[in-house]
Amino acid sequence: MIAQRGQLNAVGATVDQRSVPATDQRSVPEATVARLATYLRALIGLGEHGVATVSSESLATAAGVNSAKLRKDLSYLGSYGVRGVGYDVSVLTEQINKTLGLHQNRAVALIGLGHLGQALAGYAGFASRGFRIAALIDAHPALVGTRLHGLTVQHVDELADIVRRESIAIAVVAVPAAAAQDVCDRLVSAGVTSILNFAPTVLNVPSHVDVRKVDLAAELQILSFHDNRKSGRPECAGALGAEQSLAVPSTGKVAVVR
Amino acid sequence: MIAQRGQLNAVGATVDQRSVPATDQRSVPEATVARLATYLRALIGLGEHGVATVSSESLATAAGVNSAKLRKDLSYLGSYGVRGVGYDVSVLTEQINKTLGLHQNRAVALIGLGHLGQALAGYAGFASRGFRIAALIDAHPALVGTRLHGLTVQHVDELADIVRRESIAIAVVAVPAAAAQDVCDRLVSAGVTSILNFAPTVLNVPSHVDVRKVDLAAELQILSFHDNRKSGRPECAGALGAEQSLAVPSTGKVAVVR
DNA sequence: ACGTGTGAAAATATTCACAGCT
DNA sequence: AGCTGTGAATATTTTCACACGT
Repeated sequence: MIAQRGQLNAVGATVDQRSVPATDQRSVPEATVARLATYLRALIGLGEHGVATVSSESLATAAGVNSAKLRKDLSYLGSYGVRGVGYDVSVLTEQINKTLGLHQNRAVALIGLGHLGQALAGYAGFASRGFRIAALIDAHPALVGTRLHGLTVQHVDELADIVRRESIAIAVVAVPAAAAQDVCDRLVSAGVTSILNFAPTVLNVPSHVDVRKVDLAAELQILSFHDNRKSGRPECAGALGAEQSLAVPSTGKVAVVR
Repeated sequence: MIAQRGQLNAVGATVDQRSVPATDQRSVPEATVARLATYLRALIGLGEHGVATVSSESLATAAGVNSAKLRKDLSYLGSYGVRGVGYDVSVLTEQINKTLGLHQNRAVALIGLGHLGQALAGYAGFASRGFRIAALIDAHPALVGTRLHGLTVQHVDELADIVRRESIAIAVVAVPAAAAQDVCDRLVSAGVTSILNFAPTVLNVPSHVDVRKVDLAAELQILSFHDNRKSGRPECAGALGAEQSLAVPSTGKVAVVR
């Protein structure tokens, strides 16, 4: 995944890099890592509401998973709960923060300031969750030099300098698909090791670089798939009405019958 | 209680479907569904370049996966390749389109027209990949009535009417976290069955409704985790006991192990 | 009592490797 | 000779269920 590894989102990201050396360092499974961010969000919410202790059951509910999965996930970080009691909200928050490497606010570069890029530049969620947008970069002359959310847009030719000057390890790519691989190459050679890609393209990167992608249309397509299935199945339709159990027209759009 | 199906990016989605109806319809695994959208994108690109036939090897490269996985994925749709030759681009494109339910352009409602919502409203990728934004909805009086990308913004109180009038099954939620559950409830009661949620909140929905979430900060946090590992972290969380709580200057790039 | 932490079982997903069709 | 389709082998993830600490 990411690296296309997925996010499963999604989707996936890539992975790789073969083996883990014997010296196992508590490797946290990928699926777990993806959920830690959600747990963290839930914990912060609880903390703000003054909750000091939480059980796996309620934290799981707040995060939208089941409690067994939550406990198993947390167990990869170590043993921070108290039997019979639950988890201390601040201890666990701290621990997940540390695991995710969010202790220092990480500097992020945002490349591409079209509609999406501009929206991302103003997204408060980045700042509040551990990231500082340290540079805005675009290739369009009309944009370069303008100020946006407190930063001056810089030209993509400055990219390498900026990355080095600001010690940027993570970049967000929001350029058109046609430009994405080029931007990606520049980022990689400037030393960026993690990329969040919004362009609908597969990026080729060396194995030490991690790419996660967010493909908005793909998300809708996945929903569409399930929706398609649903509408062919009367049973699921809500208990309330009469169920018309009429058979599905075999005209099939639904699946494959093999 | 509300059932919910959450899914994480790459993984995990829903469940269900227990029964295996005799008429087995080879249900497509969730992980496969998530990749079909990527294959489709790659196929369309190939088609536009005039490629008529493609091997699993090259399609896989274009989609950023390995060929065994691609073939296995495609095999769930049926048998559309030709041994010794490869896949016909248009046949396969068509087939994936059908599987994803993209035959009819699906009407989508977009709720929330802040920065992100406005960017999404103008995102060409939706239209080109099977979706038609049929309604823009917001609660803010200053926005309601304005025109945006050819549509007039409507008030959220009209939501139920709009959904019914336009036969909307899929909605994109881009409102602030605090408003998301309320909007979601309205959508569900109006009959929407699939929701793409950009608000950083867990949505509670009945089990016949599907929610996918896109959490931008979470994506960065996942990258941060891997990045943290890459740069070699002095403190190993966990298991072995006491952690020295003193903060270590993270500047150090310690040797990577791998 | 209560709720964590975790082995073991079950379910999913990925990869291998090759038989079989063109 | 080339490439798909797929069982079988692996690997990963989820779920179960209960021993154990508080």
